[in-house]
Amino acid sequence: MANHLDSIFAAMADPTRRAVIERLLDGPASVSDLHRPHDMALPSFLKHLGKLESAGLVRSEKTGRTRVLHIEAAPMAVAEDWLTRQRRLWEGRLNRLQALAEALERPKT
Amino acid sequence: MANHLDSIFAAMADPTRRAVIERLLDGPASVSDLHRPHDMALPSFLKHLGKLESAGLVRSEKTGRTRVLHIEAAPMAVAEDWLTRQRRLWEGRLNRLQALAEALERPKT
DNA sequence: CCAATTGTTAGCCGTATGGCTAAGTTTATC
DNA sequence: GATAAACTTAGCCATACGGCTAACAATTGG
Repeated sequence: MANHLDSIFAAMADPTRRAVIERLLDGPASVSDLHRPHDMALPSFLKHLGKLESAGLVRSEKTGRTRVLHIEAAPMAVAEDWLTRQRRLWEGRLNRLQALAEALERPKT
Repeated sequence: MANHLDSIFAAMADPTRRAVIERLLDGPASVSDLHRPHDMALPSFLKHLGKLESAGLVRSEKTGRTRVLHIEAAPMAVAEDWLTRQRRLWEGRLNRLQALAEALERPKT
């Protein structure tokens, strides 16, 4: 739930990690399941999973010899909220500009 | 408008750069205006501006000896859209799971 | 013309990132 | 108990990142 936008955005700034997120939206999966479609050595891939997990986007639990990961939706919402807020501010500014322009078009009302 | 989510998300993964974005939502500003509130040498700050610009989040134009920057809203929308899409998929999955759970609760309808 | 403003370029520094291989650990499975 | 499966750890490598100082333009104001 924490508010480290830094690591959340950073985690999403990589196609491999975004692909993992998309895959996990469909349901939990093991490390090797997640790894399979990616043409990359396992240890490299594990680093990506590590970043997703330390950004809080993903949780994992190990049972037996396999580790299963599942997505954690809240941090993505935090990022989405930041973006949405910025967009609203932007739209608000556009509206004010438009209102100003209209006011200037009919100077003597 | 392009789809380089990598550089867009990466650009937003830094508090200095997010602060610049927020500032620019309020209207265009020169390099030194943008720099003033940040306790950082100008050249370091310029690198941040460079990343914002090469991610397409910002445009700039130099007139005389000052360079004025203004925000470019579209790329942020691209990022927001990606996140929104993921959230919808996630919510869809939750709904399916809930429907499944309900179906299991009344086995003989 | 001189000096101050406003950027810009070059280059250094330490750390982080994203990839690799090799070797180790912990369960299953036969 | 040996082998295979599924990670995990350690360590190397090149490049990128985020900061700095110093020096170099290029305008503009006095």
